[in-house]
Amino acid sequence: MSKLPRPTISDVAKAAKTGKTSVSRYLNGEQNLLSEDLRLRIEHAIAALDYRPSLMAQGLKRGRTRLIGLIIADITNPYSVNVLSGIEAACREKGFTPLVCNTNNELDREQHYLDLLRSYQVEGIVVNAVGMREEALNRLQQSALPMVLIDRKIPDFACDVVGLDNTQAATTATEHLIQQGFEALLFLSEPLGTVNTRRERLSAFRATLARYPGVVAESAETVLHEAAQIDNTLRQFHARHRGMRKAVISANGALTLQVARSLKRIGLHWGSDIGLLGFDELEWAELAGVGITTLKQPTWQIGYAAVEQVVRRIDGSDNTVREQLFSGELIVRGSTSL
Amino acid sequence: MSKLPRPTISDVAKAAKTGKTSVSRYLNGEQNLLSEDLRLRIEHAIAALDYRPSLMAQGLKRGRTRLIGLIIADITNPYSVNVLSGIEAACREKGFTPLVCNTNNELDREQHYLDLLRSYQVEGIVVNAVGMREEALNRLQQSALPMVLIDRKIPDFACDVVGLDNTQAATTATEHLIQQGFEALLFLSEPLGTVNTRRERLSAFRATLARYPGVVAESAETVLHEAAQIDNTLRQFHARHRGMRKAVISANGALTLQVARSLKRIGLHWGSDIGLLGFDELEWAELAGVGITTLKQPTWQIGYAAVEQVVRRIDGSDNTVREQLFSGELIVRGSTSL
DNA sequence: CTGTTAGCGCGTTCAT
DNA sequence: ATGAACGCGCTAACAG
Repeated sequence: MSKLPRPTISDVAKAAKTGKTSVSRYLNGEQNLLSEDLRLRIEHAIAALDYRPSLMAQGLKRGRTRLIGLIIADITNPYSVNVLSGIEAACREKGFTPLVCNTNNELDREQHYLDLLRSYQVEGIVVNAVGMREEALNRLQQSALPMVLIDRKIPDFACDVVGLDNTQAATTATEHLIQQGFEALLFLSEPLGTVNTRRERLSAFRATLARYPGVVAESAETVLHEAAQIDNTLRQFHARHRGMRKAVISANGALTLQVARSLKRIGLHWGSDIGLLGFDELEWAELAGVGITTLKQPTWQIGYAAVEQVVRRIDGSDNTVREQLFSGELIVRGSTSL
Repeated sequence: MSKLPRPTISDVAKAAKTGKTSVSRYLNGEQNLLSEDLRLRIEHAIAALDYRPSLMAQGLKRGRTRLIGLIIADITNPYSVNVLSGIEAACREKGFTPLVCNTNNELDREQHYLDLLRSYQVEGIVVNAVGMREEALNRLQQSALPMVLIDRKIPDFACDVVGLDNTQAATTATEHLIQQGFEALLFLSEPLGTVNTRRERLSAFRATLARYPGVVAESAETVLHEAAQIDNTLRQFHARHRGMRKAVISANGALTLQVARSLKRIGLHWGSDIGLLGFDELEWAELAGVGITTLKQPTWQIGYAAVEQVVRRIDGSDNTVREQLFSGELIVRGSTSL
């Protein structure tokens, strides 16, 4: 039960009565250059010793590792894990292996993981910025590695991005509410800062409503975990428009959860007292009261496309900065039909 | 914009006009053995070159990597990501780095990742078996690495486990329902197979009810995504006990979601028509109708304890097989108060 | 206090 | 068709 050292390529060579070169050749697909006899001996030796080449040594030798680093700010976010599926699928197809790092939105951990990934010679990184704090995202420019961002851009920094077509999505959402006959709309978001996704969604919301002068357009920012702030915002919005049909658009899934909790606290029912529409699909959307209308992102495709792009860069087959946008899909439920 | 090679320790040594040994010493905390002058030169050179030691080379040289592999069957499961937080916190404290691998419940991917982790010389692995298929779990015995299981055991294989005290939890849940005056209870689970957690929960359920002869005890197995099957099971259970107060216990969070959907489909309201209690806390539990009573697992602590245990093994400071069980906490909501 | 040297496991010339 | 020898970047003796 003592932990014996892993067998090395030399052990295999010895067991197969040959040199390491031949074993190395065997491993790298140059099997046709080997005699039938030798090949079998090697095959046998490998199986007998349960030998696996050390990726450490391999990576050290040749420069490439076929590793792609993943930086995720908040793995608790359902959006992120869904994107992850697409990422993994693509990695697999392209012959890469993803290294998942969850920074938990802490700056020092991001730095730590970034160093780690570089130390492991990852050939590129995919940054899932959903839920990521601005500062964390901004610091990312440093890494001179092939990098592609998911969801959000770094201001003033040309970099590949793949994410939602925010304008299309917000327009679709807003028009749906108008069609449903809502007369006052509140766009609720986390602090806009320089976060392009939030700003774009809000802009499209405003642009759309500019075409419908009869409808009241409001917007507000709130911190995610300030329950009281959300309560007040919603309560006041509701009070300000007594007698009108009003609805709230929540700018992302995490916020939608908080909004729903808030409405419950202050005793407002979505679908009857107030309309509710949230960005990002939620597995429980149909179960919450009369159901919550959502704008679903094609998360899997987004993840897949991100890897495709980073691989293009790694291969050097494309050097133009790309911005790849996917359309959202409105899923109508009870919360938007008064 | 050509990708220049990363600076090596030799580059640093050259820039600091010294040998690599001193640089190596500088990096490994033996700074007190260096002259003030030299130390500053090295420090300067490192900063100037933005040098990071190659973990590949380091790992190759000394046998240890301070890496812990994580195998997760289904990262989509909220339980898993919550456990992940505890794991990462513990890793950080102990000076390890977690390598997260999501197998998506596919056998070949598990094999792939297992090989990968071993190739990277991870010093131990933590297997989050929540949602893992039995076959996948069973194959895990092979790896002769320090390993600790989360949530579920491998039948007939002595291995560290950390998870829920299923007996305590199921007993608590069952007694709660009895106290609430329910007269017929259905324990609903995914196929029991040899999965100890499911069997233990069911056993405790039965054992508890054995002490209350007046209460009807039933149990059923169902496949997670067979909607029709769940519908039938619930409908028949409801029909079978007309006029009685009845409740369903769902054996895990993923199933609770399906049960709630099913009840909605067949038009039964939890809290009024039927009671509902689910293992695993859900972020949306309070929002679904009158709220769903859950049995919350201390996920963070479970993850943390798992790493503690694997580290103990790595350090060789403990060789006894441990089974560490944590108590669940009942969170009462509307679904269990008729 | 500091530098020289010998491998860690592997891929890769370069000879045979 | 096969093997010997060198070096990837680093640490750990071992000198000095």
